[in-house]
Amino acid sequence: MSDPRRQRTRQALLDAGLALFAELPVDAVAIDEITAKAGVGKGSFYNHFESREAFATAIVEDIRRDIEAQIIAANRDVADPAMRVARAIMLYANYAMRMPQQALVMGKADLTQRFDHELNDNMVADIEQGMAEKIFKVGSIEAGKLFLFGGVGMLVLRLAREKDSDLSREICLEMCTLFLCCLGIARDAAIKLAKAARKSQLSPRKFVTATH
Amino acid sequence: MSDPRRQRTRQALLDAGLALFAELPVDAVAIDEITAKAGVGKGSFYNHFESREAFATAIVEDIRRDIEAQIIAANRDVADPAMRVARAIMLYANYAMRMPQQALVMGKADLTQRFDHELNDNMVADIEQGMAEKIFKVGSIEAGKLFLFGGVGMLVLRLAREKDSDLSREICLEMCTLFLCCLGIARDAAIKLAKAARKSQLSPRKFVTATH
DNA sequence: TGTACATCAGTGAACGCGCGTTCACTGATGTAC
DNA sequence: TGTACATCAGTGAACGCGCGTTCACTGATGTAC
Repeated sequence: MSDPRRQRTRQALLDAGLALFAELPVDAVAIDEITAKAGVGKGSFYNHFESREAFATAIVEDIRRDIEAQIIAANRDVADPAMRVARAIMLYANYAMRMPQQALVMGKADLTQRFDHELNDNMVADIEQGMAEKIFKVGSIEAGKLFLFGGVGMLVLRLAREKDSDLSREICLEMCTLFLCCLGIARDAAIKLAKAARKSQLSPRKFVTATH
Repeated sequence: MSDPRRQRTRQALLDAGLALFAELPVDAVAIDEITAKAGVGKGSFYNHFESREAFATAIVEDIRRDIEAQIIAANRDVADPAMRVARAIMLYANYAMRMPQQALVMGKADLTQRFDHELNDNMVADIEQGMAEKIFKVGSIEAGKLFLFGGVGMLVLRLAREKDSDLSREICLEMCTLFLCCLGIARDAAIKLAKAARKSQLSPRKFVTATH
């Protein structure tokens, strides 16, 4: 029942898939390549995943859930909508720096699906809350969502490829600042919020989510 | 030499490719489908295009050149960087509303290539100009580029699918406003610029670029 | 203008590769006694 | 603890479909005289 081989094989496949999907267009990755990289027989693939598509979805969903859990945990005790948004952006960006493969996979994931994630729902709720509290000043939430999801999507792709981590940190701070400016926060206040959000990332992590 | 069949066949293939690439993931479009939709024999495809890839590139490049030419023409006599940026965004958005298929193709085009287009170079130059003139206030141009290309990419995908054109116009205006706010323009001034830029789209077009 | 010829676009059958998926078999792991 | 058995993960050869690409042939178009 708890055959350890099963977990090992499954994880080897997921690891290989992550590496390949990060490097190549999703459709360009053959199952032969995945099983070869994982060091398992081709047939094993179908012991674990129903199809290529299900496999890709499993990888993306694992990552998404991981990030979502981290953001929820990080914002657990934060009430200010501006700070919540800032922390969410900085956390996602930080994750992308630490986990470039995961970031590339997320960044390449189907754009049209970006609107449907709970992760997004949380951020949208924060923005709506900020609008209700008059902290944010925007005409409608729709354009803000497009900027946020588009901009952050580009950001994680950019960070995943950037070797200069000082430059990366700089870009993250500015992205966070710009988005808060978008929402009507004054630039000085936005910079302060972004820096505070970044600082919170540096403190020891309370929650380490397991990949396996 | 000027065999009219050649042009007709080529255009039929491009039209069919556009419709299919707009509807499906690029890799999911078979050459059989393209030639069937175009109403030509399968072999004709290779009389006109070296390969599948070359075909897809030709379609994307045609669209990109079209938009680029329109933006350059629209900004020919405009000096103010903020206005140039606003007009470029509004024009692209307007194009997406009028030409949803083209917008979908552009929106889905390889994200990692978005940085390498001349189209982008022009907008980046405008932003740098605005920074030099102290009209824009941002820490660095990098984050602005990410928001711009990411946000506008999401915008055109959104517009291409939105049937309600009043809502579309609303979203465009707000996107343009938010981006100008990002760059440090006060919200009231940003709204005025965006509205002025939109108005300029409505005047009779001087340059109608041919698709064929 | 009419005719004969050259050129080249169009055609679709045929080829062959790559790859997703299946399956019969092997052997490792867990369990009952 | 030891043995016999059941279960199920692992394996890779084999299958077959889909699709990109080729090619020999047809016939339309343009041109020379």
